[in-house]
Amino acid sequence: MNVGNLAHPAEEVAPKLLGAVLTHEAPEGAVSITITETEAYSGTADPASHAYRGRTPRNAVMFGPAGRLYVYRSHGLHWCANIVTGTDGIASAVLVRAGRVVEGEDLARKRRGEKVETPRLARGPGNFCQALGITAEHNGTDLLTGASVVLSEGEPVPAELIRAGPRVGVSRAHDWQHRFYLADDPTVSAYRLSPRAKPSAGA
DNA sequence: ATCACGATCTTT
DNA sequence: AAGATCGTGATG
Repeated sequence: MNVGNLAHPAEEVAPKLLGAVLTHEAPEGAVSITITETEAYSGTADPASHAYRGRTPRNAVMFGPAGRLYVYRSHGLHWCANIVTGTDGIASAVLVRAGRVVEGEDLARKRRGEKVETPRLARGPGNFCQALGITAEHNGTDLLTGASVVLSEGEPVPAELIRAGPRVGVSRAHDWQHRFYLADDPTVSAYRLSPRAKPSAGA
């Protein structure tokens, strides 16, 4: 995976990240997860993006160069990870929503809980981070220069398997078709309309 | 007060 | 099956 592939708007990069692999080398072992579901957040033009209201300490990484990891805490208990895309100075990122564990399944299960079924180990953005062992300390990590968390190219995904749909769980601009996932894949999270979702204009 | 979540509960 | 509830804490 090179920077050139990521140096485009999030909605363009998001479908191309399906099939890519995130690997975390932790002291207790390595876990690799193939991405099966993503969501694009377009920055200041996107009402659902953390960057909509401009740069803040939390979202600063989104404004930086492509290929870094933006990690934030969600609802107090979960971590969520984004892959920053686009141009340095312009906010744009792809939320990693789900994936298939392809290495270190034992460790992933240890982190998630012994009775979790295999397809659910990294199903949902919070679960994905827990399985991979991602926390705030990884915020800002450069995924392309061999740090502890690395993004690599995986098996190519057939274009006909890629689906697009409305985003999950967001209360604003939820109907933007910015969620991308693999058809009929058990590791993809279930679609859930936010209880607070309001109709909105947009693509 | 809000929230890019997830597990669990209640109601059809 | 679908919808409501709640835990949890950073954020602005």
